[in-house]
Amino acid sequence: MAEPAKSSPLSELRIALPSLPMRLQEVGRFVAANDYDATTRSMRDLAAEAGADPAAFTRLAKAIGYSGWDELRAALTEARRPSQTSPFSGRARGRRPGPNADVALVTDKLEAEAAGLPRIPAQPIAEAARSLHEAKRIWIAGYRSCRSVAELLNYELRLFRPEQVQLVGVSGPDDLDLGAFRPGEAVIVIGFLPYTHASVRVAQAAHHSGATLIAIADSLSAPMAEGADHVLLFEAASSPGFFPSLTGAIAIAQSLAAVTFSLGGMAAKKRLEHTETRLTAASIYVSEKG
Amino acid sequence: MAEPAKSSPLSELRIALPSLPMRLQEVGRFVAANDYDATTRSMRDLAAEAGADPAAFTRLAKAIGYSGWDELRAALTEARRPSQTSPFSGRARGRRPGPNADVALVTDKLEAEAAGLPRIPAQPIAEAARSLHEAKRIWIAGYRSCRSVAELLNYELRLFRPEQVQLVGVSGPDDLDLGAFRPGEAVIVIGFLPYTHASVRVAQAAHHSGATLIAIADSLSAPMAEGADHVLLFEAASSPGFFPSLTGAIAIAQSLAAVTFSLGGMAAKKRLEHTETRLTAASIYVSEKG
DNA sequence: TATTTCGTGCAACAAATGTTTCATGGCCGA
DNA sequence: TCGGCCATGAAACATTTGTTGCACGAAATA
Repeated sequence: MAEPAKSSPLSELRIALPSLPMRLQEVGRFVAANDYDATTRSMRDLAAEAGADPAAFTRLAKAIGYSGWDELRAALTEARRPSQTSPFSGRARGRRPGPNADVALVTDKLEAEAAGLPRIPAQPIAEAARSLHEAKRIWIAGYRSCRSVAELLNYELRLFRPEQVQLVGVSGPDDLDLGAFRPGEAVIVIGFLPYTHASVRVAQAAHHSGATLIAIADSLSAPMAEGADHVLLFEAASSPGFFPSLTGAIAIAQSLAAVTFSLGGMAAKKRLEHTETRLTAASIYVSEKG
Repeated sequence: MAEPAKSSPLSELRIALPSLPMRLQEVGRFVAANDYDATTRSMRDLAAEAGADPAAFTRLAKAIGYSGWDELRAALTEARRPSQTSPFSGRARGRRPGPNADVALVTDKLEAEAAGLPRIPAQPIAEAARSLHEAKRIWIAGYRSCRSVAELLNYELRLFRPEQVQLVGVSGPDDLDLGAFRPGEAVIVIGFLPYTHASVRVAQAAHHSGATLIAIADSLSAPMAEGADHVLLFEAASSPGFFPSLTGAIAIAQSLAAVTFSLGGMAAKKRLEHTETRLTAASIYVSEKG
């Protein structure tokens, strides 16, 4: 039986806890229960809140093998670092060719993408949807691989707001549209590394025009996220494969459309029904029966 | 002009960023890109890593409306506090009013889609990829909302097999292409309920021509799955929202492209590199900068 | 061109931080 | 009961922190 994982400073703490003096136990439990505050706030601050002496924190750190509170805090900070760049299922890298290798690749990819979806922040999407709801007009821009996301978003939004949604560059060169952005309108730009010049130009034009800029990107530091009113993040690199994953971006786009639709209330619903009956009448779809 | 959502200090930062002096922009971008370190490490530490003056951080904070760096950091710290995620885990569907309803909708949707991905059968994807690998030519068809999936697949496959991949209907009416299907070629049709007549027609033409038919659909009984050599299933209706989910279809498309690429071996890799250098030379992308 | 404004780095400053020392008080063994 | 031990809190310590005043230089203004 191996040690119960020395990896985490928190587990070291829990292990050593019972053999510590009473006051140090108290402080130790406090740290374990509030490890986020432990990494961000100051020692004296914590002491005040825990009702203990500041020195107790230093002593605690030394008692479990650190040189001082600073070092313990640093360990906790590293343990909490989000950019842990998920060491996904391990395999798949140096995988030798074999009959199941392809299946394994698919499985890994799907798992990794599934894991990435819940990490997408929901709040910004809801806020962005509100902006879309209030926008007089909605522009959508995405290039190269992101074009598919842009078109999906365009398609879904047009189902219930046909006249107010438009892809950038459909009715002529992009530059024509860039000058048409107005305050009160919303511009959605989708992109991830490597970023295309075209998408950055759209974002800048949107920002300068005073329109609301919504960026769907893989990083807060993406150039099209600069000056954006809303940034919706997804993980493009999280999944194995030769190409960044667009699953997250698609999921965001669909959520955005769904919330915007829900904000539209009865009017949006009426509009959608109208569109659907029209499509049915044109017999675009195969009749459902069977 | 209305305030663009004061929700996150990071969004305030991004909004103000473009109108800031150059050095402050640098520092601001650094903070946005390393917000975790910004909350945990000291100002001087960050300054050293960013290659900037410590004072720049204080000035940045003041420039975007805070009394100083301490206050900005405190705001960032609160924004990152993990407890934000917990209150929603208990999903209450009946909660209609309130600003959190939208967030709950997004969270539910993302969770549902994440749950759907691992249920996608991997084996058929790997087999279909082998067919693609052997195909002399690859046709892709998808209409309405599925067009986005078709275009993504087309884009990714063309990265390493440019001359052999083509969207149905790009160079004239669909019917022209339907007569061009040949044995030894592969045709991918994407569709889910309600099925468009166009996609069914492509599938039938493919089947009659003797080409390999790959259907990406939501059901085995989908009309375009009839007579298909490979059927790749995904769950379109699994997630809440007014519109069926395409996340699964996108994930399948990307996996398909990834495995096909992997089967292509060195030749595909060379081809991809060649394409990439060509794109870089045309300065399509923003240079990564340092 | 002369003048002002503004952005920027440097260095000194006061406040706050983590640590250490010291005095106190309770506990157990002689 | 006495003497040593250890846990504990308070205060003093050296460092480090965030901040601010100042000087220099570039860009804008007249």
